Amino acid sequence: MLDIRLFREQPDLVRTALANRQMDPSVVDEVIALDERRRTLVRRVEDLKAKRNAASKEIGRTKDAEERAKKIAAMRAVSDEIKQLDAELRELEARLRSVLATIPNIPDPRVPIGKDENDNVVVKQVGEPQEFPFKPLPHWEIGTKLGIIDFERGVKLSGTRFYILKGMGARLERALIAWMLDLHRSQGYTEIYPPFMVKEAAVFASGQLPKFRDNLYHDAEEDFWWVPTAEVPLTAMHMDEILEGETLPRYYTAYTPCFRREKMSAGRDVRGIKRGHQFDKVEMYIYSRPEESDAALEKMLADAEATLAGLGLTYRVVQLCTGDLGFAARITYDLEVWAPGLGEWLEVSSVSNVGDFQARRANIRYRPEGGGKPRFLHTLNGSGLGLPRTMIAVLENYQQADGSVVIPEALRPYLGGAEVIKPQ
RNA sequence: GGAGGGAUGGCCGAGUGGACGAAGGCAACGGUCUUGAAAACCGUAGUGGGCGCAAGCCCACCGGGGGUUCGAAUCCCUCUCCCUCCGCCA
Repeated sequence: MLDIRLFREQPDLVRTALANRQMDPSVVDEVIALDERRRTLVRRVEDLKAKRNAASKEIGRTKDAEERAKKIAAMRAVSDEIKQLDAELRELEARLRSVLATIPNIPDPRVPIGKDENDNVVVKQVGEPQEFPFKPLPHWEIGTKLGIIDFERGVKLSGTRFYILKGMGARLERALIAWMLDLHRSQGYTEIYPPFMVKEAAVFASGQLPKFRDNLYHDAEEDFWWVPTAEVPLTAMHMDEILEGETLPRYYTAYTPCFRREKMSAGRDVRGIKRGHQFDKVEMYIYSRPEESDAALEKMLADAEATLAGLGLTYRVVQLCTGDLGFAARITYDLEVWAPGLGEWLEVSSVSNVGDFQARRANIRYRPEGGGKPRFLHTLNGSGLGLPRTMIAVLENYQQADGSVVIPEALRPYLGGAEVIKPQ
């Protein structure tokens, strides 16, 4: 949610931001008009209320019955008008809120301007795509041959985009999760185990609603929404709170499954485990003072990179351009890992500073050290990492000519010391 | 799922239609006293919004939303959450 004052004081800033995001800037005028009408109404209704409050106090003091009746009669009309204006105001504010809720964050000035993902900028690359003495297989072939991924039974259970991990496949998934959580813990993050279903207000707070309603699963009878990312509970857990300044920055990490309908990607990436309706992810999240959020972004990016480096994988850092930036983000770096079997770079992490955008929606503030007015804080989120694509990278990069897969050293302690996955 | 009881400021807690933004206590902050501290005493204190250069004035907020009334913390409806008992259950 953007500060309404931006629309009053710097409307062109918002218009430019929307244009850079390839969106129609005309909503800005709608917001300004609604805001002006709102303020006019507020003034009128508050004047009337002040009048009514004064008169009511007087009525309370008036002893004479006839005098009293007269005053009450006079106030009845005022009260009716207030009622009517209040209703009008309520409706107006609801409309203003709902329009505001659909407007994305303003990109950081450092974000390159561009149309779509083709204009993203590769910031750096670590490692080189590995040369194989044989033709590297895609992970679905490796996984099926090893007997650790069972697509047919996943589909039998739940339909397309589902699969079963079995034996060393399931254990590898669990090892990756545990290793990542331990890594982030050592980087200073506090581990959180949140609910996987949350209220609508929680999904709104992080900005997934109302815009991405079609991509979310929710219970038909009750107010339960399946989390599409741990970012949702990690944002909403501090909803409506004022945090003490000295407790910032706060670093959190959480593992959750993520549930997405993928309506917008219908027909894309249906092969393998690249894009499922349910996938695991380990997330990092930071609550920071505004002046420290730039530094927090650097730290989070480095922490995410450490996972890929720790697994010995080749990756690159890509800065998203304005046209490809997520709804809530101000600035985002994607981490892409090389998958030799697929022959492509896979997005495994997205690290963003959203500024005070989510904090405004979720009403999360902090009280500066030494007192003073509560201020909105900044939040940052980053995957560290998405599990299926990390799994793809591990399987495809560590595959051997004989069909086995060598287990990255970092994960071996989590797998009883096993060094290689052989057909089972 | 059934029956009952609750939700008031940072915390505890009073308040069942009229000077209540809310008694009292604790905690906090400032001050007086003191060599210093404690105690005691005095004082200040919430959030959001509107108007204003500002001082300040006004409006709203007693779990959320709606209603009754000239006037609601107080009455009515509704939702959420918490507690107790019963039932069911991994």
